[in-house]
Amino acid sequence: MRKTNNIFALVDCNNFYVSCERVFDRRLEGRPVVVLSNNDGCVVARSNEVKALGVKMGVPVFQIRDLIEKHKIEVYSSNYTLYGDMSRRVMDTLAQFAPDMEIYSIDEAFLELASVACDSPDTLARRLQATVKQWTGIPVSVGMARTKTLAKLANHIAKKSARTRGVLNLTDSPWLEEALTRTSVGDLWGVGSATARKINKKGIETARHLRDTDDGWIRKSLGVVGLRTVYELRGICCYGLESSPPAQKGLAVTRSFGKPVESLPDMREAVALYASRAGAKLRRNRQAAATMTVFVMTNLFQKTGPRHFDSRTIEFPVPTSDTAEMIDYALRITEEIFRPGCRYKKAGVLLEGLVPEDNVQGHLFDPIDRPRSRRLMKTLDSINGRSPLERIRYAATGVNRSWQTQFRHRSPQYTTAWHELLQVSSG
DNA sequence: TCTGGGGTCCTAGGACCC
DNA sequence: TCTGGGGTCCTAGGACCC
Repeated sequence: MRKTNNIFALVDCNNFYVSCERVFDRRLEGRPVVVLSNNDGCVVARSNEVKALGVKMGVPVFQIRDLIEKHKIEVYSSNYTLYGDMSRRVMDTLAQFAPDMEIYSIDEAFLELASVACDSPDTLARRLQATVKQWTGIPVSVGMARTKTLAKLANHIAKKSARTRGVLNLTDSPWLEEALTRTSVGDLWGVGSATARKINKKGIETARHLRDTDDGWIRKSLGVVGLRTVYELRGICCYGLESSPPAQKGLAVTRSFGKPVESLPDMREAVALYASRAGAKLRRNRQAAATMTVFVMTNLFQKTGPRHFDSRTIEFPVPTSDTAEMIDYALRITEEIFRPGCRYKKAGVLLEGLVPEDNVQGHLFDPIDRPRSRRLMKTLDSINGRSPLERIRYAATGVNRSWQTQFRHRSPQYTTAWHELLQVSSG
């Protein structure tokens, strides 16, 4: 940990999911738009017009029904196939500007600019912003600083302050002090609501005040994580660029049901489907899992009726990525934990102890013919591709799927399905 | 009356992120 | 009536051992 000459740029897509929808429907420009979470449950993306109406991130849709009606807010279900594809296009564009890049999330990337030959980081950022807009249609903001935490902070201000036109460089900047003064601790990267409360209780409100607080109290009350954040505010780099992310450790497929599941056959279908999706993800990562957990739960918000949560974890005889084997174990667990008379709201399959696929230790009494299973899975995956529409699937995953998660306002898969391509007509 | 101490490993749960 | 999903890391505390 030391002061360095890094220049971190955080590039963040503005209201990403909303912007994706706008690219393909110009009618949405300037209008209030929200995108909902799975099952059309919560608001997960808001256009500026909606933010101005005071709609908070994560609110349940049913709480803002009146507002939607009154302001004619356009409502979209989430379309992850579309957003994932748009994300890839944005990232590909960014990669042309800086060789050292970390894709931090679906809509954010850190770039290292100190090693990039250019007139100034600011000019580069402007050019990058314009190029991404031109090539993908997505508006982005750029924050630059000596550490990732400060770059995040810069980006936050760039987004909110019209004067910046979406680019703010706080590298050795006279504005840094003011930026820190204007930022509340709760808006810092790494400071969530619990930590913010703790800090506020001590009488500290601003990022600047937090930066100037003594290490002893920080370490004792906020742990090493808090201390790192404070160092980063001082310009001491604790988080480097992770251009090649370490292998994933766990993986999950969990979903809320479109309507409550009350029968064991329905629950078996759902869990089998989640297990098969988990298997496909696992193989895409070229990994195998040592353990599997299955859980079922009723609605936690529900006051009446029986409440039930249960889960079981099993260890596979040999780490596996075989869908049939995973479904088999998943169903056994389901039989064990399912309780008749409960209205289940959600279930999930979690895989842990992930190891590289070709690194699996064999087992003398392994009941499964591994080479054969590998070939079968490979064939299955090549037929199904990455499409969420599974052409070939296990019968156990159901046909009607009456319990399936709802998406009542989904936009077309403009970029990934031939039959849903945007049509352009003249005249 | 007075009941060690310190190390390691593992796990569950909390906090955070988007 | 209606409240998402998928990750990471850290820490406290228990089990176990000598």
